[in-house]
Amino acid sequence: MIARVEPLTTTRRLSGPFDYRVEGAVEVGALVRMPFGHQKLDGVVVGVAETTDVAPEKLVDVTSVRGDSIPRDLVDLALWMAEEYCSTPARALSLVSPPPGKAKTAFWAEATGVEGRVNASQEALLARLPGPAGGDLAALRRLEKRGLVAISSRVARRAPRTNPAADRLVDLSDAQAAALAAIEAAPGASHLLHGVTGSGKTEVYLRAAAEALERGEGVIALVPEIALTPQTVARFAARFGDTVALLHSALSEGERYDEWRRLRTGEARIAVGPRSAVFAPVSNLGLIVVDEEHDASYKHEGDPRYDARHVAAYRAYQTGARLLAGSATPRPETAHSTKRLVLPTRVAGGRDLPPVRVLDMRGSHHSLHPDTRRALGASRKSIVLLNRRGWSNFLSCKSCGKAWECPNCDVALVLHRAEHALACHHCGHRERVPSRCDVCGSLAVARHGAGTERVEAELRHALDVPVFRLDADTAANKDAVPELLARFAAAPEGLLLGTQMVAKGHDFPDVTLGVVLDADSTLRFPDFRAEERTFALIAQLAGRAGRGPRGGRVLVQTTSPDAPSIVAAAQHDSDGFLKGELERRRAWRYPPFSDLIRVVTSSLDDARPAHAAATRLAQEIVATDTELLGPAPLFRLRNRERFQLVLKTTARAEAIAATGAAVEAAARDRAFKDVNFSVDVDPT
DNA sequence: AGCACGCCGACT
DNA sequence: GTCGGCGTGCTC
Repeated sequence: MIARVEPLTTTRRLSGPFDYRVEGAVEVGALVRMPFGHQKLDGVVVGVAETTDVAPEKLVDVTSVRGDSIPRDLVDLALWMAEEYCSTPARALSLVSPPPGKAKTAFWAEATGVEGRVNASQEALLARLPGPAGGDLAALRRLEKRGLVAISSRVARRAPRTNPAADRLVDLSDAQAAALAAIEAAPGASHLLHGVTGSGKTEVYLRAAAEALERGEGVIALVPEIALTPQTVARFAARFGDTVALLHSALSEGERYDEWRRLRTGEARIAVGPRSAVFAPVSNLGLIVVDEEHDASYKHEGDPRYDARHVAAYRAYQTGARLLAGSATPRPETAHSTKRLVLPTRVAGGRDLPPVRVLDMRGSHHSLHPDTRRALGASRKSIVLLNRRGWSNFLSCKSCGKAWECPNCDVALVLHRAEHALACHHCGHRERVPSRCDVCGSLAVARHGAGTERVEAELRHALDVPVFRLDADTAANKDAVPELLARFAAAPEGLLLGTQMVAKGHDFPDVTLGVVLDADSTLRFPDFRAEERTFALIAQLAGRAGRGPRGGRVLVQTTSPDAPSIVAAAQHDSDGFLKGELERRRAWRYPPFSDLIRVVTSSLDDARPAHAAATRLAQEIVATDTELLGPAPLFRLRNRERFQLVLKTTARAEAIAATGAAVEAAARDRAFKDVNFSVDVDPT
């Protein structure tokens, strides 16, 4: 038998699949090890055949076939992804491959039923069987010798510990019931569940999942980073118990493998996890849930640069599963393309959304508006959002004007005062804080801008409440995040200050004030999603404040009080914002009224190879109804000079194919051997 | 990607 | 004379 095998390497310069002989039968999805040139590689069988065009003297046997295999629909999904994201089959296949861990075996003991004289401790031991031998192995071995016990080796599960939450099966509101009915009535359809924080989206997910299980179908539930959204995960675990496999980054290799295996065998039927869980080996898939569908973490930044929401939609289409996305602030493209189910109000016991006040910061030189300061002083518990880490985001010499920049990237270094360091937020470069200017020798260094570290110090000075800071610096240790959040939750009064992490799914009922400092930080990005991101950030924070009986309010500091996103967010006008944003997108022919493809070339130190490659691509990529912009230089990053091409197209498939072919040809060309290529379809 | 083959300079 | 630089080509 001939197996068509895709070798798992990362190079773009190799075009498979390659044919191998196999003893016996294999199926698509089998994982093999085989000789490849002068090395041995792992590979995935992507096709089987009786015959081959390969010359008999070149044809060799695979070395071995692994016990685990990839389900066929996931092989098809990977091959589709390789094309859709202008990547390679091997890179896409490694995403759907089982994790690298191995099964663990442990001794398992069972009573044989043979009677015999036993002492009290032996009797207690027999009473707990069947079960794992554990520390009693020696004692059990003695009983085994006498034929009272049988000991065998079996696969043991390394169970990831979860926080057991009390499950509360609540009655559905009319809107929830209507949403569930619409989902149930339409197999294979996609729906967008649009409802504010606290409107009961999770209960609808859980009911839809329960219905799928009833039909014998499997479920995938995608959530943003689990460390930041423990509540949704806990509710799935509480309602469905061991049927749930949790796939998150804190799992050990062994745990990850065991959870994959439980799904593969059908022992677990629900996969809950972040974007990579879209590749969970769930058979007979009936439902894919995408919680917080606006969340940026669904976009993968490695190669292939897949979008888990887009992959989920394809997987649902491929398997006939229902797709259910949910958000308080859905993306305009989702609202445009997907049937919307609205959950209008917070469910019983919840409060109306808190009032939002916009504070005009034009002409102000302080990080806090006087009203903000007053409100923080009066509030027992508050959340303050500032999307900028560090103390000052830019240092310059007061005498000659020299600015401190990263030696590897064309960006300003950020002052981190506690560590006495200047840090680059792009490459991780660090250096000591300068005491004098190295150009003119001046001792006067100006610090511009305020980040979370500096505002923390200001708030500690101005207010008499404990300040809890949550940003990438204080969250460097993953375990620190839940601990810090728990301390804030338990504190009778306090202030949670941080980057956008603080606006994610935590539920603090006693928070009565939310503040956004510098709401335009997201608006200043030269990006067509700037408005959407700003709206989402304010709305998410509003959802966090005033969830308890005392209500709450939100203050938004900005120098752009008239920006549509800020005006709409202040009025909780999600529909109005979506309508206006879609009109703007239509006028500018941005998604969903076109598709974008971004190609970046880069080369180490010398810009010429990257520029030459980008120029070649610009000439070679030709597609109908496609506008090509660039090559445009990007700022230097990690010592790499970069150039960018952007395609704006209404002929998506053709443009993707043309880009893929041009990039593949250029990557194979020896003239561009020092150039890295990166293609981003649907960049965010 | 790896890895070998092959053709040129500088060292025991 | 040989050791080793990396340019070039191949992998079923």
